[in-house]
Amino acid sequence: MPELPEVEVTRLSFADRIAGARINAASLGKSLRWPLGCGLQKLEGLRVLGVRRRGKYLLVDLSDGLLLIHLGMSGSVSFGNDFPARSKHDHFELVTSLGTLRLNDPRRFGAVVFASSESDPVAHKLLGRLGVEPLSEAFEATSFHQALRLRRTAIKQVLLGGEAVVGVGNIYASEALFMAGIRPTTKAHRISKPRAALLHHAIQQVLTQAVIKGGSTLRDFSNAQGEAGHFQLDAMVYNRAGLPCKVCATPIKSIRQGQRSTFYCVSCQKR
DNA sequence: CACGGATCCTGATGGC
DNA sequence: TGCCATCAGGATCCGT
Repeated sequence: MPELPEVEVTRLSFADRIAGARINAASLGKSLRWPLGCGLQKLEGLRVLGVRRRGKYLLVDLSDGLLLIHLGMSGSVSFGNDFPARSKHDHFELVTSLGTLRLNDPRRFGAVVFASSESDPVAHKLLGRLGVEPLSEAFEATSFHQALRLRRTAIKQVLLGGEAVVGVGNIYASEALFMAGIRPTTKAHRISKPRAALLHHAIQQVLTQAVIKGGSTLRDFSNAQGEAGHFQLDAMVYNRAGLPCKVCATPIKSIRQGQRSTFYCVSCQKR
């Protein structure tokens, strides 16, 4: 599920509510992608200072250290007071003075990792290679074009790679390429500067719109208050194979790139 | 060393 | 109803 918009929507839905909380207890369910990296008792008594986001990671700042939370393919965070009993896919729980935070993740591709600081080798391993934040000032059309010139693979793959820009996953890569009129199979280094600028703008627009719409809920995404997103209803190409293009009515085409589905319009995206 | 592919895991879905 | 194959929002690791 979670690309940048879903992670940001999650953050917005609980960051203010958890800030200042005291951690009373922490517990784990089944193993996630990586071990927590500290004892559960280490977390007890710490305060939650706030929640930031880097790429698709949530960074939960604590009075000593921080937690890096990744939602993988199927993860979602919930935070509140009146909760049902833990379900079998709740694999991490923090009971705090202001509510209980849970990570539910059926496929367990997600992770919760403790780091003593952002310069901790553990944090650096996960965050160190991430590219520029697409919704920050640092994401700039000229340098984005320069980054694309270094890559000889299909532009869709480069967007998913997270080195030229972070946070764009399978849904929003297809959507941004449609908005920019660029075919997903085009080699990244062959994209001209003006067309890179179009794509740069499209990425910002698509991600911003998706955050406003509460993210995309295809199956199981919900924010920390349990609310679903609605961007999937606005999708121009994603998951619309065979359906008419919303612009020109040509049937949307579906292909596979690197084991992932890609959707595009052969008429609106010619190169 | 840039790239493509296999891989981790569970659940939903569709064909037979 | 069951069995099997395929697919799903991610990202790392490994071989070429």
